[in-house]
Amino acid sequence: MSSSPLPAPDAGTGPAAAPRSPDATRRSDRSRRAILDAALDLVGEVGYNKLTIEAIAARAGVGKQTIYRWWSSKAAVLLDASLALAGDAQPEGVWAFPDTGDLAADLKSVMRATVDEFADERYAAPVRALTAAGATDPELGARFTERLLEPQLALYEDRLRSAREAGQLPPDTDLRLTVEMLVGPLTYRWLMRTAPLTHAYAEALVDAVLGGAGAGWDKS
Amino acid sequence: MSSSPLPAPDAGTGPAAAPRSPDATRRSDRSRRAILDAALDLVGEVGYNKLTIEAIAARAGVGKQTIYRWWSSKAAVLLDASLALAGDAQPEGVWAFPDTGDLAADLKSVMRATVDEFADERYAAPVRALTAAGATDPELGARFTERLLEPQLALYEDRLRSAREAGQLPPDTDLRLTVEMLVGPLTYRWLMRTAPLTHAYAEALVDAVLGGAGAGWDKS
Amino acid sequence: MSSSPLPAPDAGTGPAAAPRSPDATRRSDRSRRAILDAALDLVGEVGYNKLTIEAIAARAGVGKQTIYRWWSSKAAVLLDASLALAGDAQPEGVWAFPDTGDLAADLKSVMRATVDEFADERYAAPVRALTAAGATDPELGARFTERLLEPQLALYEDRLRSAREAGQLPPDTDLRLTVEMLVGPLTYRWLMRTAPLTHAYAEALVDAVLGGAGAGWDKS
Amino acid sequence: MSSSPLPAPDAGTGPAAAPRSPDATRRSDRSRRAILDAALDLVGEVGYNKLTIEAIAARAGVGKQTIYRWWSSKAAVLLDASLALAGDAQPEGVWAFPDTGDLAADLKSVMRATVDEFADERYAAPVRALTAAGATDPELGARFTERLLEPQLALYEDRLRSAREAGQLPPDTDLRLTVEMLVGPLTYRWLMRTAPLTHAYAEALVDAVLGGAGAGWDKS
DNA sequence: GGGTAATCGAGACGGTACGTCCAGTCTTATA
DNA sequence: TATAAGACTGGACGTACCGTCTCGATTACCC
Repeated sequence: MSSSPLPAPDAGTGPAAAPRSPDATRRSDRSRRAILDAALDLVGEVGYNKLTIEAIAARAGVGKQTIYRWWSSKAAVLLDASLALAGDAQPEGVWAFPDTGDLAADLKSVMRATVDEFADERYAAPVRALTAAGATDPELGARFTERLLEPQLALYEDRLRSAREAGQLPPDTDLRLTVEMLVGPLTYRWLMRTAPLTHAYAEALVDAVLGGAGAGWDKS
Repeated sequence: MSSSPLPAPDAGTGPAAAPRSPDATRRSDRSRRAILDAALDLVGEVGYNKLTIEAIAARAGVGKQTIYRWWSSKAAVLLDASLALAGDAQPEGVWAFPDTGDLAADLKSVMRATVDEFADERYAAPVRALTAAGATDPELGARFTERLLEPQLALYEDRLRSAREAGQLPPDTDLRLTVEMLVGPLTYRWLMRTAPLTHAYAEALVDAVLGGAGAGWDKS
Repeated sequence: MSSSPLPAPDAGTGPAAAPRSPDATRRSDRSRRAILDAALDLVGEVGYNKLTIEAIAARAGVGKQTIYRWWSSKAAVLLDASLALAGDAQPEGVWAFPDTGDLAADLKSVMRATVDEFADERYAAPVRALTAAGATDPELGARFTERLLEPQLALYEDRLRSAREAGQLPPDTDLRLTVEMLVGPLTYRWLMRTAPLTHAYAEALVDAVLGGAGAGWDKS
Repeated sequence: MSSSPLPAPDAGTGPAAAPRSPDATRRSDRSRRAILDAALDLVGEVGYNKLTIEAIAARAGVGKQTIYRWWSSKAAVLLDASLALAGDAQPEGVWAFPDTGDLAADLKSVMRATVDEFADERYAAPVRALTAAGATDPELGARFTERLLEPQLALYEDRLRSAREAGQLPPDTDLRLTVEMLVGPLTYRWLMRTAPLTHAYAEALVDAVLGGAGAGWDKS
């Protein structure tokens, strides 16, 4: 866990505007990883609301200052931890969206995987926490969106674009809108817990988006 | 503001399972309203994260215990405050979904109004806060969903059902799925702030859902 | 326990100067006794510092207001409770100091009894508490001294006066001073716990005081 | 004020048996002195009963936790404050009891000074408060007795011993008893306020005690 | 014997302080 | 100079009681 060595320290999430930014070259990678791991463990154990910087420091065997030096809030720590987690899962950089030529199948495959991820609290807890925190804290939200969300949306968009170019979608298709029609309802159910999140749901959603709710009905 | 007199006290949000529940018949309506109003004011002024029970009590001119007696957390207060706010806006019970016979127009009208509500921070701040808090606290989330969200979704569903019965939608249309395809992307943009939330977006979304992204395209 | 029926309500201890004094003739003797008993029980169980009006009310099965109506503080309640306790022990009014003609023997007898009382926490706890509270609260202290202490000192003084008149003490003996030389050291040990309080100590004290007081007399 | 640098932290007064004791070597002497001074000032201003930890912290410009870290109660703070006060008055260690050869004169001189101290509320208020608190809280009482009271009693005892060795007191004189006959009545009047505390009273008391104790001796 | 005025049990109320937890800053000593 | 450790100021937490204030339900006196 906790992969790519020593990214730039927390650039922008915090309001702090550090009085004098620390020297990143002397940063202890050992501590950094320990902090990230501790944060992930703890958010799973006690939940985001009861997650404290002190507990992270204690669990990581690290001074509090070492956390404050490099991150501006527990949310920022958790964001980096989630990025590290995602990075570990896909070490060769960015994740590859399948492209078998069958758009519906590819989307279903990816969305089924997403459903599974959401069901795994180990992965879902920090993301849910970040989503919630980001909703309330615009600064964090922007960073979360930019670093975690957008890269994934872009993959969807790329796949849809390739489908549009292949003539599998109308040329005037609003790609962004379509992505959100896929991702929005899924995320909605996950966050709001209005109903269980299943593979069947994901597949029905893909079918509905690609087919259209009233598609061809009015026409006839 | 703060309408319907003395609903049952916080039934279920709190984990406390009160040692000895207070006597609701002797509850001070004056204090209850003051607390709800103060909570709404403050969440608008300082945001949810910096909202404190102490500040609410001070602003309302109330002892802290009077808040803890009737609510289990600041989130629970805010939920009741939002319900009161919604109740005041629509005193004659539940809001009426327009039904002009033109489904697309009706949906667009409602969703444009929703976009406007989301843009009004006075209304949006507490809802955003509750959504976030509910994502992290399942108990609160359930209550939030049940009391605020579901009633609204039901209205959408009713309207779609009436459309389906009128033959404007295919008879096998999954109403729930369709509702989520409308509400999900809108909520997603609002929460994640991935892109600005406009009337045009709402209308495009309605068209896409009713028409289908690739509707008729593949077919031909 | 809790004897003489319905004495005047708290005359003087409190700063309250009641807005409108209650009608003592309608006072519930049942409640009064229950309160006094509860206070004594509780002070024995939890100590004076953790004794609360609410606990007394709950234990006595009485509304808080019923206590506040008749007493001005927990100390005032405890003072009445102690008076009732003392009154019960000596129902026929004031206690009789022995007068066998042998001053030393009489004093030793009384002081041995006092040592025993001090050793009985049932009796000692409230008195110790009142002594302590009175030291800090002059108003209460005055009342405590006047109602509990002085009557006892007067008995000592009377006995010494009778001895002086019988020629067993020098005619210029300062009675008050002598009383305090007897009672002071005993109380000192009891309060300060500098050393154990024994019968032997009490007797040695009497001998030392009388040896001093009669010294010049014997000589001539 | 607030002299000797960094004595051991509150060893024994509290029931807490600290979960993990703080590192006394890193203690802030600045804060410690500020707390002690604030406590003394406040006890003089509002009295012991209305003295609060919060007020001490506020007056001292200190976090509450800093008080709770080093003391177990307001009484413990006040005890240290009194010790510091006493230590400041007599920096060269322990106070010297006069020994002019004239025992009665020496005792009178000291007891007159004690009467004056008791009359000075600046000094008397905390001592009175501690005496009262100690009467109710045995643990505190023991500490109070050991640290403040006994050292003074020992001085009396030493002076009396020297007098006994000089043949000014009978060789079988009970020194401890004699000390208590001097100190007990004085303290009794001071605590109980049964009568005014004057120089004349102190002198009469010394005469009475010495007249008694030395009576049979002088004769021969 | 019904009217009425007070006390009574109960407990909600506006407050104050409690003792605890953590945030974020600062200091000290290692390495 | 970055670190582990942890004391510091400060602020909010949730709880316990304070003393006051309604509420019916007795209860005792007066008409």
